[in-house]
Amino acid sequence: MQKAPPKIKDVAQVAGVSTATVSRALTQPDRLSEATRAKVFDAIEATGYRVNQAARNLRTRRAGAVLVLVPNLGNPFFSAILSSMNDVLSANGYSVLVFDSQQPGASEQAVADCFLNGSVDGMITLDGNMSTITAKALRSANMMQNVVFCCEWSDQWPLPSIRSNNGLGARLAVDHLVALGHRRIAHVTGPDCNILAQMRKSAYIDRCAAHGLDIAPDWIVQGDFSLGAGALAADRILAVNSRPTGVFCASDAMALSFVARCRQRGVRVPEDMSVIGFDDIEMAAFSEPGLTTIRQDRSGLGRLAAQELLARLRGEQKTEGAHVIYSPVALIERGTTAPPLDNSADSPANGRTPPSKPTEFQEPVDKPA
Amino acid sequence: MQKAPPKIKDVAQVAGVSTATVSRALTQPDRLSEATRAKVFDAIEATGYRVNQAARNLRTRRAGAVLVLVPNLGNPFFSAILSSMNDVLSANGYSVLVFDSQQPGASEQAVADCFLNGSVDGMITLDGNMSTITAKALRSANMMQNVVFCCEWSDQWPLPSIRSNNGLGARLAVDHLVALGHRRIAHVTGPDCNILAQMRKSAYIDRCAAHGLDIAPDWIVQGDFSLGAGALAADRILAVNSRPTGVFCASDAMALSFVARCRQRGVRVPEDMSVIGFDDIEMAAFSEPGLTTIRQDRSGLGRLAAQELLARLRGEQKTEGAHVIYSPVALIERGTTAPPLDNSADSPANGRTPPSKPTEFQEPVDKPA
DNA sequence: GAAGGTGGTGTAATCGATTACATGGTGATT
DNA sequence: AATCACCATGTAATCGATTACACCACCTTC
Repeated sequence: MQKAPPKIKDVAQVAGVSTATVSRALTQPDRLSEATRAKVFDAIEATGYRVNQAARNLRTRRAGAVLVLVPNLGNPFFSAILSSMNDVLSANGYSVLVFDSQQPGASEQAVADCFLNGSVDGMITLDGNMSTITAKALRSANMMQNVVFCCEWSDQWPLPSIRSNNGLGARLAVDHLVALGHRRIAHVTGPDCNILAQMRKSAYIDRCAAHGLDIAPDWIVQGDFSLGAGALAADRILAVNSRPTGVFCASDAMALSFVARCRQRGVRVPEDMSVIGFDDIEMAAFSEPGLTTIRQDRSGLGRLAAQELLARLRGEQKTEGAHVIYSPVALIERGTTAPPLDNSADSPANGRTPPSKPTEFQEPVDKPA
Repeated sequence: MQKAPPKIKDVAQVAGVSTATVSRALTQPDRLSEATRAKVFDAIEATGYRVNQAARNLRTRRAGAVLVLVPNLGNPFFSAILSSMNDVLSANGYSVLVFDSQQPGASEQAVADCFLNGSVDGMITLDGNMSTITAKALRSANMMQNVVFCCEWSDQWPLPSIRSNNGLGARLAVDHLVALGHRRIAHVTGPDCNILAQMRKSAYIDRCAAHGLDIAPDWIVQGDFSLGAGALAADRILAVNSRPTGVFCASDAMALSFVARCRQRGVRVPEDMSVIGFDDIEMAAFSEPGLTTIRQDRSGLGRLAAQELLARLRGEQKTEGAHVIYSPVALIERGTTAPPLDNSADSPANGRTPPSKPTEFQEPVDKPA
């Protein structure tokens, strides 16, 4: 036997006031006299009243929820980000709805429907490729201004974007290898269509050029950020004629499996091959040797994105259009990078370079050039 | 300039029918004549109508959303599970709301409120420790029957539980090491309060006893499933007087960092120390050497839990009370386990045992004994 | 002391769907 | 031909909150 949950009317009756007063006690307590307010709160306490969200949402035309769109929920890179977003959003009274943008089902339509049927107030997307069906829904629900990009982004949409400075990160990586004396540096990329992969790759190319280093075509291996791709890339790169002495991987997952495959094939890391990753996932610190990498502040990215969205939802969108916030990156030196053994043969002018100093978080820079 | 989104009334007008008919076309299409149905769907198409969820939820007293409670969202072990839950639930019209049960803020109350204010219809919890405040909310919202445990569980609550057979998993792990000839086997546990840690530890103890193996007190090291704990445990176990030759870690995260720390300290794996983990996270296959481990079918766990919850929400709760579904576990042999080098000294009766055959998924067994 | 302002509260309309009940039409049964 | 069952559809109440507007009491201000 279940008593029906108390409604606002019940509270009003107990408190001896009208429903309007109870509602005001909840939403704008300072508009009530102290005495009434106390009466109402006592009655709420006594009845165990909770506002019915559906009713409130219907009336206020809000949802109290935001959508987080993750490309491949199964990828642990996103978990720390999701976690900090969740902290910020739920602390501000928003529920977090999670969708996987690469799920095989009709997820695009599901996302679009969330906006069209009013079940979310806004969205943070970790996927830079916004589907046209989603964009259309956003436009027609007039919600385009309640979207922020996090990590990835698209220049096609003038939306706020929280991101790491990928150009700077790639530059730190290349510079680190160069400082160690490497002159043949390979790169394992992310997917071609991915903006992060593009940024990192082009910064790698630019930076090698800036150092006067040639890049053989087969030193650039297409990957997809995954563990499997790193192992495959190692196979490819170890088979190359003029083998590079260092490799910059566009993700830690690829870097870790690259290292594992090298060692499995008898190639020592870092002696025969230096490897540097990107992300600084937790595992990077606990592998053997520790993975040298570019740290992204994942929880910071999530927090900033959530805060930016909250500001927008509150209508404080001071900045119009694209608003880019950079989160710091830093070189984390661990054990997978060292001077190349054969660098004297290759670069007669350079003596062995001492390892560079630990690098702290860098100030954001707009263009890596 | 934004036209207001079309309502059911607009559709009714365009179709030349009543709002009731439109509503019926949406919710029980077979109760309408074919002609009317077609008219209505055309009108829906023409107007671009979408049902307003808040209104529907208010009227039907449903939320169309379920809560997934994750202990530590940042832990990648959960991501595959979350992903498959999401697949199943969103394919069935439910939104997935994610909460982190170990978040410092007042998350317990937030979870409770979700039920009390009707914003979710049910919950899947990956956290076996249900807070009393949550339980109270569930009871008073009459939602106790819409909860299912996944992975972890609590015997305190007679609720359905989808789980791996942890006892069997631990048994496979110990048996594997024994079959290789190990007689001094250590164990790195999860947190004391965690039901999975308890199951795995007690099965480890039982199984060692069944094989007639002694367990020195300092061979059991308290961990917490995390990478950091594995490294600390390695430090402890390598310092022990009569060093074990094999170790069973209650999670892959701990096993991987255990291996890394061993090698870092010059202890070879598997030659000097065999290590077996639990979970089979993706990284296990890509470390060097590959991690021998007990596979849990993570996406299966998520899928089954989601399906069980859906059945309950549809009112098909055939089974009353605790309903345990076991998901299969399997021994995955990779490179971190091998016969001990010194086993002849320790177990004169046993010759070197050949590696056991690969083990397929095991049939569920209720009690590991 | 009349006019006007202000702060606190109540009345009732409203958000947009679902659905109990009513109605009218059709065909089957007697 | 009258009765009944049943199907398709319409009318209007309803879900539980928020809030525009009205109202009253009291206080300034001229």
